Amino acid sequence: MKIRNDYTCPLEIVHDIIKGKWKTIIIFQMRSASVSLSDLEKSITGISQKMLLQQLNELRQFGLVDKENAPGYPLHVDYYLTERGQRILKAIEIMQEVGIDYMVEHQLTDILDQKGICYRK
Amino acid sequence: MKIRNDYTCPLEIVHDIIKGKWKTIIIFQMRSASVSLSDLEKSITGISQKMLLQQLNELRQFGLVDKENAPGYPLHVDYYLTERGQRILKAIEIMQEVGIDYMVEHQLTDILDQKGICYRK
DNA sequence: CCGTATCCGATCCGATACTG
DNA sequence: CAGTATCGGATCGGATACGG
Repeated sequence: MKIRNDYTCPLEIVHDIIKGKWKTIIIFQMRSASVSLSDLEKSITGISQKMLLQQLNELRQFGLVDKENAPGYPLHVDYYLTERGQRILKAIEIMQEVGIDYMVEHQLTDILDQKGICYRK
Repeated sequence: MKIRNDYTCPLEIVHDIIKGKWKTIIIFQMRSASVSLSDLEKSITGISQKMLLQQLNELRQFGLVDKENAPGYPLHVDYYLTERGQRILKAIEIMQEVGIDYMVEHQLTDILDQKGICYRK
């Protein structure tokens, strides 16, 4: 992804930052600890390795995510949220609540039960 | 847009809710009052009427926005955020701060000055 | 002022195969 | 385990024209 420099408002950047099918989910999965690529791949249902890598790289370009190569073999890379990434995470957590709200309203709570996500009403 | 019912996690819904080039901006522009279509069109640089309508309708499907036809002539329709829309707005405001942060870091503050958006550092 | 329809290029993303 | 490359269908969004 080519980084632009002709943005006309801050939310235009935000769109570039979080656009794509998987970005919010990826960020959310990094909420509590740094993770390896394969950990992420396992925890996100339906994502392909290609998309995972691609979107992680875009998140890195915007400074939300960083990575660090652990020494030794087999190869191991830790991905983690930067301070900026953690700020976006706050927003994502709020939006997730709205998503849950929507699922409750539309009787889609099976998945919530299944994943052990709590909700009320 | 066809509403799905096979979501596998709340953030998948969130993605459907806010995806598209203009959704976050539209929601943000409705933050303080209900607005007419033409007001929105004027306040959002670069948007076409088609996209504005389309994305407003999607927001309505997800229950973030509602509209009300004002009586009288010429026709006038008020669009406004629902309670759910206002919750998403909270998230968008946080993300906007991150966008501003990014602009400051990349010396893109001209637009901020121009729009009278305040920032520090 | 409000809303819908069509055409068409640009972009996204899934599948798949391959390298270190 | 980590990462790159390509191909093709689906979707997105801009331009434009038209109707209530």
